[in-house]
Amino acid sequence: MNFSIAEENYIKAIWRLQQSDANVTTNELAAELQTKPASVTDMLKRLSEKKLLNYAPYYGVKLTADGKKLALSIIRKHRLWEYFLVEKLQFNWDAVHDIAEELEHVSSPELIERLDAFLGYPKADPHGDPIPDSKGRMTSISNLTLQQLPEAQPAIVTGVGDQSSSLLELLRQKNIGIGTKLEIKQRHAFDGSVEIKIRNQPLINLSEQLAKNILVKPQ
Amino acid sequence: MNFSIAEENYIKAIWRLQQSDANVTTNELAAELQTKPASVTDMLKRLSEKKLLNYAPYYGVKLTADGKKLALSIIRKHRLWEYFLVEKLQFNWDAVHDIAEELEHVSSPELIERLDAFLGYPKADPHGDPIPDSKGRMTSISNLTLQQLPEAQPAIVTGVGDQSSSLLELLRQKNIGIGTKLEIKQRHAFDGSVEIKIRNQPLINLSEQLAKNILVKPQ
DNA sequence: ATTAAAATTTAGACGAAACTAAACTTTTTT
DNA sequence: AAAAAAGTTTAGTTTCGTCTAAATTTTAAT
Repeated sequence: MNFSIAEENYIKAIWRLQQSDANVTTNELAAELQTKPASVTDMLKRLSEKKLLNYAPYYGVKLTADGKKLALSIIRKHRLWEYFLVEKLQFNWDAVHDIAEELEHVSSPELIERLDAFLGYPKADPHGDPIPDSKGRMTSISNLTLQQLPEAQPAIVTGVGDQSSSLLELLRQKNIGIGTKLEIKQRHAFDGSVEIKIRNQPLINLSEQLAKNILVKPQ
Repeated sequence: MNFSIAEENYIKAIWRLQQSDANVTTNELAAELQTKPASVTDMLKRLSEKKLLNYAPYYGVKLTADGKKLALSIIRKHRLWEYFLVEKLQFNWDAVHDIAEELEHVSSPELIERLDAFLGYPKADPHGDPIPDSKGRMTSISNLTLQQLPEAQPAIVTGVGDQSSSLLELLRQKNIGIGTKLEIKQRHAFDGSVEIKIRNQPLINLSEQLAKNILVKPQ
């Protein structure tokens, strides 16, 4: 079975929303895909015909096993291409998302298997998100945020909360990336901001909003 | 200006046909693109609106300067991706055309510049076709075929007549590729076939049809 | 338990890119 | 130069993915 770019984008968006929200609604999807609710309804009917999801009018939508499989194969392609763009073509991590959005729709399965081998079977993309294997299996990712980390507990950055370029650019400027070791020196009750220490660097202050969007693994 | 995949494919096909045929006709295009003449007429009107070509009803079509520029940028992308697929991902040269057909429509100009640098600014794709530079400049390729090569004149293979997988597979099987050194030992008047010698290998016979589709440069 | 508000779907339309069948031009043949 | 053949365009549909406006259903509020 072969799917259009629009169809693949819907499946991917539904998968993403399904992670936090068991039942995905028409309006959520319209917002996520920058389109109108009426368009979403149309497409949901088509995808339901194709057995990629179960659609209950007025009550939202859920991916079938086939739908999940497709979603994971697209996510695999997206994240492998992101890894390629950063590791081989030297792109900054905040510049690769849009390009990978296009590359992920190239359909050859052999291309992806060879790309995976060429890259050395990476486990995670440049933002720390895990890369599903060819069977769709994926190791789940740390869900402790920097904000939740206890004071004086050394930790390593494993991911980010979202892929917005405003967030990624800010982190790059502050010299924080995947693998950065840090610890919280002080927490300010007033605004929830934290003072963190990175090896060899002066203390820096991160807002609560930012700390919530940095995923860490205690060491 | 941004163009659809269908539009880009038309421009590319017109460019290709324009190489041999000054004026490209509706029927030729329909055959090349595996579509119907009526569909071609529709698209030619649209592309003419967009100033990519000059369209004279009933008399055929010619690319404008803008159209040529676009064609060369697509060809550049196609050939760089083919080079990547063969050199980095170890694909056989007869397996890369279809994948590159998809990759060539990914739009980021920065991606292509970085890919070019990553690959070491290659001059030709795996079939020996020259890769246009970012300005659209392209060194023209040898147009002497093996069939035209004098007997006992050593030469090096620089390209192939077309990209059909039947041709490429045959050449691969006979151990002939870009860069192969060979010379003609004997020419058979009866069927136009030639006996060629490749270093350290026994004589092999190539049909006239095949010899016409191998491009060579005398040494 | 009505009513008001929010969310969702239906109906009807549109542009892109394709198609078939019919009409029209150009070219070739006689 | 007229007729036949070949090539091309026009007219009218189709499918995909989108839209707006109107109708409907669900949820929240009084």
